[in-house]
Amino acid sequence: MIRSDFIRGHLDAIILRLILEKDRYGYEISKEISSRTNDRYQIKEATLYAVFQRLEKKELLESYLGGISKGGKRKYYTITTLGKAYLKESVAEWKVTKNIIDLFMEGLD
Amino acid sequence: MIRSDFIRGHLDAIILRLILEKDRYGYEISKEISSRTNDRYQIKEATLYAVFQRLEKKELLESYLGGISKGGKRKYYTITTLGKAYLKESVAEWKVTKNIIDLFMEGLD
DNA sequence: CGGATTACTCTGCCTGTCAAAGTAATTTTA
DNA sequence: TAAAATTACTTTGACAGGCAGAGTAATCCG
Repeated sequence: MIRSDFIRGHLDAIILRLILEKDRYGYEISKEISSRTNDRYQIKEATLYAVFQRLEKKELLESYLGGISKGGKRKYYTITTLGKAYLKESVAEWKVTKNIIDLFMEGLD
Repeated sequence: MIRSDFIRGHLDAIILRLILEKDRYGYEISKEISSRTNDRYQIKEATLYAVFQRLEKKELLESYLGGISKGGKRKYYTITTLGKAYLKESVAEWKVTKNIIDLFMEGLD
């Protein structure tokens, strides 16, 4: 498990990206992150739902209630136009960030 | 200027890396970061001195008072053996983190 | 002398993450 | 069929890192 401070700041983009692929609900996203990272990172529930609240308030996401399959009622999220723009910007920022951090992390072997 | 949340978690390693190169004092590090990043990132003074306190408490750094050249007395920092080990570990973690975030940031063009 | 620059410190705030606990429904299992 | 496991979401309160802002001090330059 990597430290969450390393992911901090990128979580919004990660969630948005998964929802860009298709509408998703919280629990699904949580499992999806774990599986895609081979359990090297797991988002905590409290964190995930805090992200939803933040993104919905910023109008980057919208939600609707979906069916019940097993367990509680699912709340699905869909990305807005604003959310797509934000995600695009985040990806660009990530590239810059990577280069900056690499400046200091390289040449140490 | 990139968002500081993107650097969060990596700041300790960045500072340690600069001090690994040679003993340095706060103001110098601040300027060095700005110049190496072409002002794409500037550490805030309050942040920098908080990092020093944290790293010294963890015994990753040690300090000694140096001469006065211009302005206040300089406090130099030197990296400890523990600090070197921590830095090495941080670099390895950074590589993992990069791959994980890339998982979600790629394939969007 | 006085402003600009160098250099460090402290206080209090904001934000993001998380542990912990709770609610509720459905499926599995014994 | 009752209990246990799983799915699914919510809330509260705490903590840590980063930062604005203000302050202290010494030195250099005009």
